[in-house]
Amino acid sequence: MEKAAFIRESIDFLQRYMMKSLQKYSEEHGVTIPQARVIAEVFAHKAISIKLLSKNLKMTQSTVSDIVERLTSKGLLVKTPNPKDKRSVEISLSSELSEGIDANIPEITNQSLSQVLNLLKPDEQETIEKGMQLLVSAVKEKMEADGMDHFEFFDVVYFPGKTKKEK
Amino acid sequence: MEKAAFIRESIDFLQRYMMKSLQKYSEEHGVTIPQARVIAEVFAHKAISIKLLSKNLKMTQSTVSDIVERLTSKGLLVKTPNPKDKRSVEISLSSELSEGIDANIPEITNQSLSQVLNLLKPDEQETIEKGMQLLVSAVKEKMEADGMDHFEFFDVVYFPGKTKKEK
DNA sequence: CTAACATATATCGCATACGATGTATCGTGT
DNA sequence: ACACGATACATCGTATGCGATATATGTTAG
Repeated sequence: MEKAAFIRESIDFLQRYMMKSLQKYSEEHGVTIPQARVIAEVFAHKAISIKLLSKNLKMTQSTVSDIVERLTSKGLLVKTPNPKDKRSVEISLSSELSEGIDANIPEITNQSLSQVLNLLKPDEQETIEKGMQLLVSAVKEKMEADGMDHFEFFDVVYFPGKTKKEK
Repeated sequence: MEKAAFIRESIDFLQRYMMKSLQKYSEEHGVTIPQARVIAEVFAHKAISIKLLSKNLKMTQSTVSDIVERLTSKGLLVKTPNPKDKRSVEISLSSELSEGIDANIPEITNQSLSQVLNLLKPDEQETIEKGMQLLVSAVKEKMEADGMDHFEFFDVVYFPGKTKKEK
């Protein structure tokens, strides 16, 4: 149990660190973390629907809708009705934003963690990656055993594991 | 960078899994996750101040104050003015709640993760723990280098690391 | 074509979450 | 006693975050 507590707290800690790192960057641009995530995702797709944003960012559609609403009212995003499907809207960057935007935004999230890894020796990085893989696959196994399979609230795409489900 | 992306997503995934696990238990008792965390902490201390709750749960004082307020209005917690310090209030479980409460609440948080670890072989558990330690200490190192040291937004007490700061 | 169903958003209500600020109290120094 | 800073909370404003529901539009069965 001691071990589990350590791992749980470590995950909490790491999560908070990543949030703080993102926040640092976000605040410099006058937006919040979720707003930055939305902007980055829109940037990566040029034009994208609320639905897809919701799926990619693992947030509910209503949450994304609210955030996009605030960003459009701030003039950072633009909503264009989709001619193909009038229920849908195309979210894109506003002209001002797309001008002055940093081209490597999508990588901001990983940047700080990448720098952290570079502090370590290759075999240490290996250990971390292996440990992560073991833990993630064990959790997935547990989820299946508990019938949480259909949650699909997150896909760690980089690790095949035993996930065989499609959608 | 590929490696960093995998680790970031893994941490996200693990965090979400722990949340879901806690949520499962919490919802059965008609409270939310943060409420359950507050109740568990109050239970563990019998009587505790807002300040200490805030520190232990890593939430701001205002957030804790709000949650305690909702729980007291639901009759689950009781606020008693502290005679020693009239600025402070003692938070304790209501009589009804302290009767029917599950005695091992404090362990709920770690329970599911503990079960996950038991799916693995001892040497695999070792790898996970080592990887976690390496990553956490590397992050701490990075934080010091970046001057985020004074954040102290979380202490992973189980791992000494190189942290030398107090308070 | 129309009814039934499905889909994409928007909106509402509620619960975090946090910074800023106000209030009461405590401690300390004068 | 008094002033002043520190402390413990409460409250307010704003921003997520999500479930439930409403609305408009697409799709399909008959």
